[in-house]
Amino acid sequence: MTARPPSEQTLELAAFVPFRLNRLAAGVSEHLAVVYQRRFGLDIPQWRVVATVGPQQACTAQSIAASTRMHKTRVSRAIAELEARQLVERASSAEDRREREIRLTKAGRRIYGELVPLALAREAALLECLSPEQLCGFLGALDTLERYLHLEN
Amino acid sequence: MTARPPSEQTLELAAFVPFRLNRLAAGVSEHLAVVYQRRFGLDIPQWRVVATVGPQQACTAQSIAASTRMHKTRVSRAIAELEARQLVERASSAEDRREREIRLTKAGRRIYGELVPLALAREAALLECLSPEQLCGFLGALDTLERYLHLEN
DNA sequence: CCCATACGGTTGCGCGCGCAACCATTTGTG
DNA sequence: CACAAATGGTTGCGCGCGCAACCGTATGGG
Repeated sequence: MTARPPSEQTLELAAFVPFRLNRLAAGVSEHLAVVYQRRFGLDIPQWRVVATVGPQQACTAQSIAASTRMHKTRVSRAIAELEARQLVERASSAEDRREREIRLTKAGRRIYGELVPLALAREAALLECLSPEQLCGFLGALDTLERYLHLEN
Repeated sequence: MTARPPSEQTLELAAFVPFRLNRLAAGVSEHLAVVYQRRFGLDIPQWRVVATVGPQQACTAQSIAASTRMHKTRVSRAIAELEARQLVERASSAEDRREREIRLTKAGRRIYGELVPLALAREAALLECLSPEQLCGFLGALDTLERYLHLEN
């Protein structure tokens, strides 16, 4: 009983939220890339690993995979690269010798210490252009959508 | 004159907006994939091409690239695939024979007619879980951030 | 105690993407 | 009018990713 047949419906990609989200996420990533890529030679997976290991004393590959929602192979390769550059080190866990405990090296901690403030500043600059109501609604919407899609870590 | 050295700052990836945006965009894409992928065998670039050509009578590869912000090679390959499946057709433009005018075939228009309502419904379902204030702030923030990052089509 | 199963992690492979180079055509300039 | 430069579009190549298969270790059931 709709007035118009479905074929008359149209879709403007530029107004379609899923598309806009993809584009925005790519834009924000690019906006952020200068701090970890151009400056420290890290790509996104490597930066995520460093950011995840950073606050902790040690963690395993799969705990990183779980909290970053990256595929375990992507995590594995990022760690291997970081180890080759001596930014992290791996040691077999004593209680479960399948696991390998991952820690930042001294050089890794130095990069982490430099990188985090820059990344946070870049995030803050981004959010500063929003009005308080926009910011509030935006962050709330992020929460709600993450729960709706079961993305919470 | 900060009280704490920068190395004490820490970063929780799960609370870091650029990361959350990437994750959310991926989640929304996956949530949407069922309608164009599983049902019609289109991937994202192909779906974007169809969605862009759909409302128009004809358009060129680079106008698609501009409005979708996809790389021109990605557009080129998506179109080639769609042509092989006879969902679009190409004809050399009369006034500029470098250009190729792209149109949906009858089959392409049929898929477009089926696909658009499903995609819009899926988008609506997603946004329905937001409160009115969240929705308003979210959409406003999208606008603002797009302008800030110069992403508007 | 043994063996099947599960689990942490790595690796070979195929695929899709972006870069750069390329072809064909058009436009601008002397 | 000719030729250089720019433009629309396609293609060869290298790279990073996910899938599936794999290795080594741990665990549970007979």
